[in-house]
Amino acid sequence: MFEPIKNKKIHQQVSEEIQKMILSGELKLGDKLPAERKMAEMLNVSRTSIREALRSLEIIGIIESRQGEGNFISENFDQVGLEPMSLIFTLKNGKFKDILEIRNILEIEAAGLTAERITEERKEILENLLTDLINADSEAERVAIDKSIHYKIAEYTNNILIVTILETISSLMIYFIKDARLKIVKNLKVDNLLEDMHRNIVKSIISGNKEKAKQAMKEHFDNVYLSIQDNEEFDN
Amino acid sequence: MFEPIKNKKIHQQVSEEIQKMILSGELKLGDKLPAERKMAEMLNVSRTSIREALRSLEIIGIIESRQGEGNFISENFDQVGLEPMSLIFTLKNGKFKDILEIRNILEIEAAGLTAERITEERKEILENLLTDLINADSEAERVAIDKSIHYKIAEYTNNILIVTILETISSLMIYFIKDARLKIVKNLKVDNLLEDMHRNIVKSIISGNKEKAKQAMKEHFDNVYLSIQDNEEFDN
DNA sequence: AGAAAAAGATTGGTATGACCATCATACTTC
DNA sequence: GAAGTATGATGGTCATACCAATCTTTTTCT
Repeated sequence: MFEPIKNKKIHQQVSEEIQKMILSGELKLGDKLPAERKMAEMLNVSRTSIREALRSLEIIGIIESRQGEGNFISENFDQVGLEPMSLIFTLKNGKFKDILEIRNILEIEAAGLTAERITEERKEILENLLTDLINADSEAERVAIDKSIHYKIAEYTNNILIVTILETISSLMIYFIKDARLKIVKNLKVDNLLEDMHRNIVKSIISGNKEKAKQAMKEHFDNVYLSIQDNEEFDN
Repeated sequence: MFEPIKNKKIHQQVSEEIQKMILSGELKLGDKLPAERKMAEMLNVSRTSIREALRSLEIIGIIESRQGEGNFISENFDQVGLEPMSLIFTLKNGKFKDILEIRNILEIEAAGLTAERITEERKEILENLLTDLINADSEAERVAIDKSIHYKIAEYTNNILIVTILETISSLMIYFIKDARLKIVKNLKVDNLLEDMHRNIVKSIISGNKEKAKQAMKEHFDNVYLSIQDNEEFDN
């Protein structure tokens, strides 16, 4: 049969060209790209097309444009993907429940994986965070530490996809419910549930017991779920 | 303290304006946006800025530009998010193992959720797919049906996030290992493992037994994992 | 000599205007 | 009525100009 005639737009081709250089390793984190005028000359296209390509790469977080300096490959991407996700989520009528559901799944599994792969050095870091949490004297602080603990657990799975996806989902949650984390932490403050639960999680991860770690994380989320059940704001 | 002075770029503001209209429901799937020249006039900015905003929304899959027709809110998004993911994955030195790991997690949980939520109508669809798989007489066909089954299971969780993320991850897998699915299917062809496993999965989902469904899916992936273990191509 | 200030060069950000390519529509023409 | 044709709308690309922020070099002052 005939092959479909390709009619790719210039800016798209330019974008792909840059992506290729990234995928091939030619461009690395933090690298500076050639100046726009230079690139336009090199690829023999207008600066307009170069810029349209850069814009598309910018919004997905791959590059950063700094006026007067240049275009750079981003160093920081933990929160990449939020923009598209939140829009798609809205357009497809996603429910808040969906966010919680997948977050629970991933956090529970992450706890299990981290328990299997934990190192001495990392055990110490987690324990320090736990101590900080117990000694925290403001809710803002507790929220920050709570977030750190969960982030570290995800990071210690050694699976970059889990980290990226969980970050995206967390951002998505915040996007839909402002200060969601703070509200949850407030509710759990009663009876020191927050501290107890996290002590449980950290201890079981440190013990290296996968199933115990998953169970502890599950219980934590069960509590979270109970604590927000009555809050109409989370209803969606 | 002083508030940070906002210095947002025009194209970014335009992009946000459009996003707002989407989030507020003013723009819906398939809707046509005003013409670029018209929007430029309305927002009192140059067409350049409008276009840069549109480009960024286009690459993340939110809108579609059709020359001679106009710009539209996309109808189809299942594969959205791949572009950014694959680049980030590469830049962060992600391993192929990471892809399999999170895919297994999500597919297994998806099977469980679907088992809980299955309806009569959907049972029939799954059973038909199973029959098709058994009667398929080419590997290309088997690959396609295999893919359909997994997609349907994800879809039937009723959780749009699970669908979107699994689609992204699957695409990511294909991106790194061309014809990954075909190679896996080929290996499983021996002893009719593919059919047996899928029969197991579908049957247990239809029975509504969550744990059985998860177990069946887990066994399937254990087999997949075994079948590719010796293949150096999947090493990283 | 050293620091501060000024000037110049580089680079991204925005605006215009022009022209091309594609598609939808209305209008002949037969 | 059907086919072909012109017209207009719309996105795609380009060239140029100028603004704004940053970096680099030079000058100036103490």
